[in-house]
Amino acid sequence: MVGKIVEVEAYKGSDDPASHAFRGITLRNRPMFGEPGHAYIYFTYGNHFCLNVTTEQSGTPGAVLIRALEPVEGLNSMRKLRPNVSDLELTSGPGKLTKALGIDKSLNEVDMTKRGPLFIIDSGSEDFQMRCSPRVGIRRGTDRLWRVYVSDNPCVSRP
DNA sequence: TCGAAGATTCTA
DNA sequence: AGAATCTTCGAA
Repeated sequence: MVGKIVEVEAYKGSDDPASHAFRGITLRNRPMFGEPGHAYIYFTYGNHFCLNVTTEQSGTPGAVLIRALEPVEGLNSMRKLRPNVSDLELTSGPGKLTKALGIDKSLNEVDMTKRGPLFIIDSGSEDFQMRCSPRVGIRRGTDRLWRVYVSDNPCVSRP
């Protein structure tokens, strides 16, 4: 299955009250302190997984939450995992895309810079416009415009 | 050891 | 608007 990333949010460490890493390293957020380019996957609200990619050098917490994808390939597999929704809504949210791609904690900490069960590649030059906004679903740190999404893409969450 | 909150989604 | 649903964290 393949999807184009169309919406992300940035999370940092001790200076970011919305981040899991705000209060230091714990069992759950340990991947955020590890090597860059690896997956940080956590379970929330008793229902959903969320997928992040670590960004900072080892020892410095930082990650990017993948909030939405545009389905590109393997649509049939995604439809099986998420029945009763339109194609546009298959991956239009952080919990939705993990379900549509079958992502769970077994993929935690995999290296997403190398080909493997889960990885990210550069699709080359694409023509699109980016926008920023406050992050979604948090109570603190809402003053930071660290949600970045592709303008006019119907697959971004909460239009 | 226990209680509260949560980087959400679906249904009424 | 509200429930579902369970893990994680921090305080007691």
